[in-house]
Amino acid sequence: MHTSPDILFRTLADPTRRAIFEGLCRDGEQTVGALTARAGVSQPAVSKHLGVLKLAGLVSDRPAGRQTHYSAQIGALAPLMDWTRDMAGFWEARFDDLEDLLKRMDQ
Amino acid sequence: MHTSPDILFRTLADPTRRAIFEGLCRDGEQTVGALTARAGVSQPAVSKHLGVLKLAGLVSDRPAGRQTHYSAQIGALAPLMDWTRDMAGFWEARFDDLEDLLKRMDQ
DNA sequence: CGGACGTATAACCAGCGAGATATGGATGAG
DNA sequence: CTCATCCATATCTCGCTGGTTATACGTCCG
Repeated sequence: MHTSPDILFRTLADPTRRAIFEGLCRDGEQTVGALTARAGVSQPAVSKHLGVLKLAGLVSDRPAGRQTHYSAQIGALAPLMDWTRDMAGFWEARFDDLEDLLKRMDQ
Repeated sequence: MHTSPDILFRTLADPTRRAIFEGLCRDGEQTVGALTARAGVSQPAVSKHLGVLKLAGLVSDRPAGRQTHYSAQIGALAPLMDWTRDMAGFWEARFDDLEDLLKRMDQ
């Protein structure tokens, strides 16, 4: 289930939220409390960010008793990579066209 | 001159602005007027978006008489690709650590 | 059972940013 | 020279969102 690049860009645009995601990528599964300790914002703010990340498919939660463990879903970044590759692809395609044109003009 | 991922994410988070950038990637250099015709917003809005894109290093302008031609700077996307690769890299590193641990436990 | 702990939700507020309109400034056409 | 055209800037408004505090809900412990 791939999220649109639009949602991904919007979700990752906020520095606090992206830092939370980066933390989960670097250090793996963490509880809300652990994430809050490093986030520099209040616990409700962290919970809200995690909610947004979850909606974007970038994290998944694992409730365990009274704490919730979150972990990154690295696959969710695929549309981002695709988009970037597409942009570079368009670029090169036009470059190739230019090369062809120059080649034809050369004859 | 590489722009920080932060600026890139924030710049590309807006759909209108990203659409303008995509148009420049797909179809190459275009004037403000041509971009405005497709953007669905007013000309000043397009000019402002182009200003933001330029600040992020994603586009360059080429003034020619009374019209300005803009074109995409595809290289500016490099930090984005790097960031994505890093995230996937952390993911795999932790995966490898887990494999090592399991291997050692197996002995 | 009661109280402490961990997390989520509610309600509210402030700032930012994307949009519009109006205008200025430069250039090309007639 | 005059006027139309193209773009950029100024100014304002309004909606969204990220932050806070307060509170509710569920869970572990004594």
